[in-house]
Amino acid sequence: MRSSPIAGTSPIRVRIAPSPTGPLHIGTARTALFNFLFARHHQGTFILRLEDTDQARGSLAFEKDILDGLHTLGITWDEGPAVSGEEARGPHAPYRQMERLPLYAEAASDLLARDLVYPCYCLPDQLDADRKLAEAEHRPPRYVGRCANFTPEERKVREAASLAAALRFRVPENTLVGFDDLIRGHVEINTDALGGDFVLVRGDGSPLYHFTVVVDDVEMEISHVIRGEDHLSNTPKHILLFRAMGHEPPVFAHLPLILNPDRTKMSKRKSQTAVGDYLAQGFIREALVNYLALLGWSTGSEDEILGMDELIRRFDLDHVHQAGAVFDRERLEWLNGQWVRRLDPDELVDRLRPFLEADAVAGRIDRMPPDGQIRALVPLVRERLPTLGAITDQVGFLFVDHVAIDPAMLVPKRWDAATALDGLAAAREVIADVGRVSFEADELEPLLRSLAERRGWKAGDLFMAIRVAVTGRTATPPLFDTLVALGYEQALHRMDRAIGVLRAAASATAT
RNA sequence: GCCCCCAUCGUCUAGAGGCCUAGGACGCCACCCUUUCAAGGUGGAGAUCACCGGUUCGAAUCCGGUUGGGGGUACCA
Repeated sequence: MRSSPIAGTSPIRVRIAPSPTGPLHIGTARTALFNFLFARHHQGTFILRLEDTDQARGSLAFEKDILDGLHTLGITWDEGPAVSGEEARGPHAPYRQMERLPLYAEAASDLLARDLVYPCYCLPDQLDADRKLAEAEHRPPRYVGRCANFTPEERKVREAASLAAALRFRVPENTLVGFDDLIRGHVEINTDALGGDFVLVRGDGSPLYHFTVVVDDVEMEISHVIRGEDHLSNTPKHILLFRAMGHEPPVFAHLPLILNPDRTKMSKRKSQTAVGDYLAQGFIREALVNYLALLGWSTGSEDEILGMDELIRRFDLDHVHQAGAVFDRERLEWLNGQWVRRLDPDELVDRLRPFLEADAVAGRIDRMPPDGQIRALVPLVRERLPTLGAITDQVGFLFVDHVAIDPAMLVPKRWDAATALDGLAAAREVIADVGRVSFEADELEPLLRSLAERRGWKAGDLFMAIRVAVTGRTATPPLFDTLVALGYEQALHRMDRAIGVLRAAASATAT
């Protein structure tokens, strides 16, 4: 039973609230995308809030990775934190939780004044012992409430002993908390399953996730919380807090999880999870966005190549799935190829350049081709790039000073070494002749074909020998275009070298 | 353990009681195209709709149970 996608009449405000404890995760990107699409589709507001209260694990480098990654994917926010000189955007600034501490302190003292929350002096060791005991007795772990009913005097004694007090929220007993999830339908959880009174503020005064998320969602007037299903069981805690603070909870929508191949929650251990890594390998943003949108959502039709505008136009929450989806890299690669082929040629040059530059720096190629040369290669490579990073794999041989040639590969299956030598020498002369006038694919092909015909060779065999001679490989873009891309001088030079290699190998076997 | 969620080809999915002899896509296999590799085209294999029971003239679709899987259960987010 699903409620209408948009409950109430208040303006739509959604958020992505990443925690900078790691690089931008595929799952975070997908959640961000769904929130973004939902906001854009309904002319709502999309907010980025940094949940950086875990100072031990968080870092600025991760924060930058997350922001940059979202930006690269085209997931832009209407309200968000100050970044690198730029001021925070939006009426609810700041958007970084560590800069919002006074808000949490204020909310906490209010709850404390109303006795909805109480100081807890339990030590971590005690809590651990409680948990272990519960486990041994096969009881669900739950806070025993040791500090729940101290008198003011009892508290004073502990404070005098300068015991650090965490703040715990009083969870009502045996109460059903229900909500209508836009994706799951009606969900009901008994408060007894919540593990007892939970901590809102650490002993050192720093606020915890369950607390900050609610304070901020209230203050930022979030209308819809669209997040991963891993938060479903936590939702009653949040609802209790919303009510304690005198607010109706927002509408919830819990997305299915993205899964490892073994169907567990996608994790770094078992999958590549960093968006940056996919980008670095040459998956392009259009493909990533298209793929992520289709993980757990569908148009309801059979269309699947969808750009951002199209996604915004068609996105809705009621076509979101309930079951988790395995991340399938092969399908991503296919989609990436689809989008690479759709790129404007000049745009493709721009996107290819950084990959070639990186490979030049890494020494995988000896020189960086000028833009004109990359542009000329576009028709040859665009159908052969599952990722942009594959460019050097495809045509790197054009930009190296020496290609390593395996003499065995120079001899096609139907040929022997002598034929190969003969064929390469004859082809060398044909190529040399053509080049004296002009060096065009259209001219090379018929002449080399007729050479093969005259000598009774299969054209494919001759072409393969030449291919290996000039590229060192058996799989390349079309041969004649490749020869032209190589240039007359270089093509002849490589033919001569290959002939030399073959001769040397032949005499070595002879002796 | 307890609580919650989920369940259609290997994978992503279409499917809102008769349109389903369960459709599409990725991957796989063949063939066509072809100088190799791709791309493209055509075709194929691949799902007793997890299982059992019910409701109904009729169920992949509704209900109940079972099984299986996942998530949550922190002074992490």
